[in-house]
Amino acid sequence: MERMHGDGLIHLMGHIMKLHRHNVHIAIQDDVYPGQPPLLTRLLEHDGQSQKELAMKMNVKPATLTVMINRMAKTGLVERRTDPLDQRVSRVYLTGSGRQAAVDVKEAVQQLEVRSFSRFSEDEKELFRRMLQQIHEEQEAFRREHS
Amino acid sequence: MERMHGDGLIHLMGHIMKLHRHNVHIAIQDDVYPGQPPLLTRLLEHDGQSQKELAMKMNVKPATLTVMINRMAKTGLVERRTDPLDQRVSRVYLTGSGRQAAVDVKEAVQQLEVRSFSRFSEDEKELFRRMLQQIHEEQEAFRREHS
DNA sequence: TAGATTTAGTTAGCCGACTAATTAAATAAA
DNA sequence: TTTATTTAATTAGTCGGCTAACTAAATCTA
Repeated sequence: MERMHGDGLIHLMGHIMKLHRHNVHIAIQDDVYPGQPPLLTRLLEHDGQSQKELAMKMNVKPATLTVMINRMAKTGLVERRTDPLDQRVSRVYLTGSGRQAAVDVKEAVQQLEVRSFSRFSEDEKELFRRMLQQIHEEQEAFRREHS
Repeated sequence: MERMHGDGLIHLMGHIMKLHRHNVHIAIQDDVYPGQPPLLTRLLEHDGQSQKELAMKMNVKPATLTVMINRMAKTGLVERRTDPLDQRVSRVYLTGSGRQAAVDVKEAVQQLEVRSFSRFSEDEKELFRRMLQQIHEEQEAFRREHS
C-alpha cells in the first residue's frame, strides 16, 4: 500500500508526450503522419539539409529518415536533390504543399505549447525548464556511463 | 532571430523520454525489448489481468498487446490462459523468468528515476509534479475538444 | 596512382504503435 | 429459443524507430 504512485514522474512525462503526439496528429492534415512534424518544422527553418544533418538534429537514425523521406516524397511533401559537390549526400527540400503543411504543423505545435503552459508564469516556465535540464543531464550521464 | 529556442519545453520533454527509454533498454536483459517494461511491471503488480485491462492501463490499443504478448510468450516471459468463466478473455501471467525480468526492469526504472531527480528536494519534486499535471490537464482538455 | 579507409545513404528485418476489418464468445432482444 | 447486438481478441496493413549489412562516393595513404 503505502503510497501507490508516489513516484512515476517520468512515467507521467511519457504519458503527456503520448497525448501530445496524438493531439498534434489530430490537429493537422490527414496526409501528415505522426513522425513527420519534426522533419517538416526543421525543413521550414532550414531547407536543403542533408539527411545526416537532419538525422542528428532529430535524434533519429539515418535509416529511419531514408524510409520516412521516401514516403513523404511519394505523397509530395518533400523532394530529394543530390548535392552536386558531393554525390553521396542527398539534400531534402520542401515542396509547395510541404511548406504549407509545415506551416500548419508549426502553428499547431506552438498553439498546443502555449496552451499547455497557459497557467505558468514566465518564471515558472524558466524553473520548469531548469528542472527538465537537470533531469536531462542525469539521463545523459547515465547513458555515457553505460555505453 | 529573436530567441531561437525560447519555447520547446515539450520538445525537451520528448527528448528526455527518448533518452530514458534508451537508458532503460541498455540497463536490462537483452531479451526484453523497449516496449515491454510497462507490461512487465504491471504484471508484477497484478498477475492475470485481461488484455483489455492491461491495454487500458498502459494506454495502448488491444491489438498492440496481442502482438507483443505473442512475442513475449514465444520468448517465455509470459503465458496466456483463457478465463474459464468467459472464454473470450485471455489472462496474462508472468512465467518464472518473466518474473525475474520484471523485477530487474522495475529496479532499473526506479534507479533511473531516483537518479534523474537526485538534485531535487521533496518540495521541488512535488512542484514538478503539479506542473506536469497542469500540462497534462491542458493536453487532455485539448483532446476532448478535438474528438 | 592504386588500394585502403571513411562516410552518406539504402536495404532488410525486427519491434512498437495505430486503424479497420474479422472471428468467436457472451448477452440482449424478439 | 432464435436472432441481433455487444464485447475480447486477433489479423492485416501501415507508419516510426532501431540494428546490421551493404553500396557507392569521397578521401587518405602507401
